[in-house]
Amino acid sequence: MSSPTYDGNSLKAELNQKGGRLTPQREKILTFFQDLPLGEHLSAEALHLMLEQNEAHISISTVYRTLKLMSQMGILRELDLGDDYKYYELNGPRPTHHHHLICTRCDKVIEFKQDTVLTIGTTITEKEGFQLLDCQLLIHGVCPTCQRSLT
Amino acid sequence: MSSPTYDGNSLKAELNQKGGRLTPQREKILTFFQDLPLGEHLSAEALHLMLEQNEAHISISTVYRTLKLMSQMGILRELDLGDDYKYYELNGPRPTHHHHLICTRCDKVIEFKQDTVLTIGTTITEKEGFQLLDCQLLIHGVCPTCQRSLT
DNA sequence: GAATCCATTGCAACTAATTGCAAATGCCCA
DNA sequence: TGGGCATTTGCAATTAGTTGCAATGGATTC
Repeated sequence: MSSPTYDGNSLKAELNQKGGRLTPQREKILTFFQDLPLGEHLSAEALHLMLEQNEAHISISTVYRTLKLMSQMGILRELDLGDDYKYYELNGPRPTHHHHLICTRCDKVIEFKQDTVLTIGTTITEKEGFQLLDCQLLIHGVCPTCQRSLT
Repeated sequence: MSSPTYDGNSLKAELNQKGGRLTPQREKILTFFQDLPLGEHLSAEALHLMLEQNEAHISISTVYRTLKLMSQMGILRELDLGDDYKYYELNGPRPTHHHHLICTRCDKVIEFKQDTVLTIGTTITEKEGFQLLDCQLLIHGVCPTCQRSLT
């Protein structure tokens, strides 16, 4: 399996391989993520709003469905960061691959890298015969500021 | 920090410490999780239904709020296992602490243990000055069965 | 043991996300 | 290059989960 490159052609190839179709909506959403600063994550609602502002009129249900689809394909990662929304970001290879530490009081998010995690993920998926799509370490805790304000 | 014991007294102590109250609803919900086989997880809706069957009438919003609260306290862990629901389970100490490998096609869940993960979590939280509540490695992939059915 | 205070409950209204279905359209093949 | 068909889209309706608010009732103090 070759490392994904996340350009439009790679998406097209992957979609076709799985019997999917490259629609303008999907192309626009992917391009949007590629133009985003590395590691930046977005909620479905926020993405929909930004697409509207860019004159790309895509219904909200298509946005939701596309984000789910691309997450299932391993192109995006779906993140549950503790607040009301789910967030999505490009699922980059090793150098950009990172994890999240979240304060359960104020929802502050700290990103960190830890290559060991991906190694563990690879070991487990190989052992179970899975094809690896994403591997995220999610740590919940109370940040220093919130600890202080709890007396 | 002493290791939590997850009995009613421990909850009471923790709630009082944080200005919370031990209500019959909270006590019943905690007891329910304690009586569950180790490692078994439950959705809010399923818990609500089972409580009803046990003659414990607790409104669904209280169930949701209690599960959130106990997750924020580190008594429960909140799991996003890929389907429509969030699941909750007792957040046990090392011997029972485990992680989840999920198939994004059929939502099959495989639990596995990996002590290294908790070590990494402890290191990161100490470095950032966080108080650790939960640490979960979430791996997404395609299971052998679903790989075969994709041609 | 009673009074007070403020966290919690239950209800109803709301928000985020999913789904069924008819219409539209990308892709394959001639 | 155009026809046929299965996939995808957008809409409307639905579901999971959250929140505001008035009423209730634990915990603390005396």
